[in-house]
Amino acid sequence: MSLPHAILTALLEKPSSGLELTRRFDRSIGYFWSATHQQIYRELGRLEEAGHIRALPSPVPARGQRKEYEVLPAGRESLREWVGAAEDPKPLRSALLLRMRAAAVVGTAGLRAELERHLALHRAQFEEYAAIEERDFPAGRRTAEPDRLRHLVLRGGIELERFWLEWLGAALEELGPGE
Amino acid sequence: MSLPHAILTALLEKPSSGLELTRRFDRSIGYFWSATHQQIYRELGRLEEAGHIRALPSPVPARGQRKEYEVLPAGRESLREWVGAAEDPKPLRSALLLRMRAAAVVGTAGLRAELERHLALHRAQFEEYAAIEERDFPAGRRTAEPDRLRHLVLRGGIELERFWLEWLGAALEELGPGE
DNA sequence: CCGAACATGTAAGAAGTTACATGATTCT
DNA sequence: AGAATCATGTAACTTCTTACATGTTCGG
Repeated sequence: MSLPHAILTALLEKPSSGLELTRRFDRSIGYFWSATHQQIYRELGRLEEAGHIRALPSPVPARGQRKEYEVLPAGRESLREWVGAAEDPKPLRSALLLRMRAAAVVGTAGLRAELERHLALHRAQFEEYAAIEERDFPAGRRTAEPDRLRHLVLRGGIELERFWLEWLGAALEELGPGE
Repeated sequence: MSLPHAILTALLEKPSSGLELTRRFDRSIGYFWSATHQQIYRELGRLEEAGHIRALPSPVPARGQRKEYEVLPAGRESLREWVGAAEDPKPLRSALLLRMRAAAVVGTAGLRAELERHLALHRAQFEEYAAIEERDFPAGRRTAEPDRLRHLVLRGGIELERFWLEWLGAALEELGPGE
């Protein structure tokens, strides 16, 4: 039940059309809750139906016509409740850890290259985050609470990538010099 | 496409019935790929259909009757291919990070208690992992490759929990002494 | 023989993914 | 007018979740 709240958050940060939301889910919000445009349009329909958002009045509400949405009070309230609600963390699901365990049983053929590929992907993501941090949260500047919270979220992303870099490094070392 | 491979791995480690698998997915394998008994029975059916596993001959193959499965060569081969296949990491999805970002917009009411609850859950998981490590991989003992790989997987789980403990600690500090 | 635990399943629906369809606008 | 891009949507399918259904075995 996170997607509607992700959309509400994005729309509160800035009213947008479905396509704009899709683009923002390819960066920013999408860094910790991804969604495709199909999911987003479907969910926009549901949120409007539920009275949590509304389409801004537009001259021609037709297909192919841009439709911009804004959050209604009921939507903001729903989001506020969700922030403090009790919701257990989902159990971890990592295909890579699983594959490592499978490798313990059927052998490590091909695994080394795959780990190196993942290492490169995580390195790129890490650097992207680091660049955002440098741009938006430069060291030594005092920031207001909303910004401090957003920085905290970004730090989470950064440290998770650091975790993967370290784990992949250890795994490659464990596998030895290779094929 | 990870669940069938998770099941193949578990069955190679030890042939089991559906219920036994379910129990093992509540610990062990389930620490990084969770599944319910409904998913497991359905997938066992598909794997059998595909000729990747087979039910051990039993006198009475009826409903309510225990059915034990073992992996066939085709299943082992499929697992071996998967270990080295190219499969991108799934983008991160964390409802907690998302909620933190929502809190930056609608306020942090109730968030502190929720973060403390998560902290306790992650602390418990961390300690469970640490106990397993101490039991199965005591320091200073030389182990064979399969065990070293399994240890690597466990280290991944441990370090991920450590990440959450640290991030939650930082978040609570950021939120200040409370409500 | 009754209840608890064991064991395997069915059904319905929500969430997520992939492929495709359609209309509007803008640039050449 | 045609092509590219913007923009919204449908359809079909897979996966995951939640609730329920049914039969077996074993201890008291």
